[in-house]
Amino acid sequence: MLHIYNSLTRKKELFTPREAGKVGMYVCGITVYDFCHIGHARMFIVFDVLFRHLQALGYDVNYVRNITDVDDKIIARAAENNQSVSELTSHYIDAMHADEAALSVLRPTHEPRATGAIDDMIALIERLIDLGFAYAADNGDVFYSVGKFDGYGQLSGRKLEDMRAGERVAVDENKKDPMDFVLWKSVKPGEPSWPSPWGDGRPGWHIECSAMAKSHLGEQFDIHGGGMDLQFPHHENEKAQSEAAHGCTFANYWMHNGFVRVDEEKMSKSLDNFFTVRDVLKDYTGEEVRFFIINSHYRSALNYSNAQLDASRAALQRLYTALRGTHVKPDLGIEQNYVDRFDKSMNDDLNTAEAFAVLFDLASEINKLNSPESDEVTVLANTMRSLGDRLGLLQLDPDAALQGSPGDQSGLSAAQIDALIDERIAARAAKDFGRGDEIRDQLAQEGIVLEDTGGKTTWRRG
RNA sequence: GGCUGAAUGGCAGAGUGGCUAUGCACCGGAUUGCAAAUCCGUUUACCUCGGUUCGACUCCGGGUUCAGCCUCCA
Repeated sequence: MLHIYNSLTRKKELFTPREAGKVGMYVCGITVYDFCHIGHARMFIVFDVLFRHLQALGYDVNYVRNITDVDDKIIARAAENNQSVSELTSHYIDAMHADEAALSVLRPTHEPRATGAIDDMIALIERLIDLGFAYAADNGDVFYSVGKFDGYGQLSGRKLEDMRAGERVAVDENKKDPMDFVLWKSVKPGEPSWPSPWGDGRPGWHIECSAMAKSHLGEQFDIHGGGMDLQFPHHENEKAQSEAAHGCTFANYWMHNGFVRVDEEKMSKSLDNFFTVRDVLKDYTGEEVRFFIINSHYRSALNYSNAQLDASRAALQRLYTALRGTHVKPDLGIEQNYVDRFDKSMNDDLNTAEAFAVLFDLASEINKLNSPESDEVTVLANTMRSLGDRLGLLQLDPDAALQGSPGDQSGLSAAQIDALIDERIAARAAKDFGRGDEIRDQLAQEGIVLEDTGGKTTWRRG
């Protein structure tokens, strides 16, 4: 029985899909004008874990995550780079996909782009105007009348009057009410535009998601996710648009992931304190980054630091060390009581940190048995790999995982390492421990750790 | 100013009204030529002040501190 925290009610609730066995899920993706940073990675990974967990529970999941490929920042960046908007966006979409692959993020069922859904947006805006929830200004902009929608503020827990009192932004003179937000922006010179009943222009950000959600999931669906910062105004506005247009509840459950911080401050473009995924992958593997992110609860703040990534590396080393030498024989089955414990944690609002404890218990059990070849251990290893897969982890060959180095390949090759190990074995056999230790020290300088276990010497990167 | 959320051992991070989270680090032991890995054992907690209770880190209230949103933002 899956329980998830619903941002709308601010409570953990039993998850009940609209249609038995099926889940419709929409997650706000990114605006593609730059490389993804670790904050984006957290969103990808958190909802990827949810996607995997729902599938493991047997649901047929329709997971939609959009790409915003037209927006002020994109247009500005393209102009800066002296390239077209589509050149810029396709470049960063490719980069995003590469980053996701490195982090073992599964592709969503659908990944619609805003520019591919303009007609749907126009249709939705027309409907909102017909129903009296939106109006076109003289300059061709179209706005949503926030005051016309009763439930406005429900999702973000705000009252309209409080928001008006807190208004600190210069008000657009075309708006009837300062709280109104734009659905369609009239064209400006040199910007991409599409024809519409209100003249050439382009869509506002919020309407994109309402339109894409509707075309892939219908007027009503189960889960809507995104970063915490989107709760207001983006999700509040999406909800207002869709519910006004369709007269029914938009999403039943709203989920928001917490932020990645740097020095206890939000990681963001505007603070210029962000680490891109590809930069981090120069020093750490995708799996280490993924572990770091899943190691804490998805709603809590997560402070980024190298010390944290180092700790993730050490933790994964322990897990892979336990798997080393074990067979991969899925037909021998898995140990259900570990799976039950794991499910219990995951069903509690994706308590991944607690679920990890099950993996470490398995590692500990395997180590205690000290018989990697036995059927008993094989079953435990199967269980570990299977549960690891539920989190998108532990799918590598253990030796490859322990010996692989992230990013740029440099230093000694595997063949050179093996040659030195052979020499050391010979020296030790001749009781020349001085030479043996010298070789071990030499390898340690290169970050290679030797382990003489059970009469055999193995190595890993430290 | 308004609205959220958070404060746990050296670090990270779960959780619970009375019973070992887990990982890393530390200490003692086993193992090892010495290490490493592994095993066994040990140590270190619950921001503050009140209240409820036989008993609170866990529930309630006040306070303090921190973060987020209110403007583009995962």
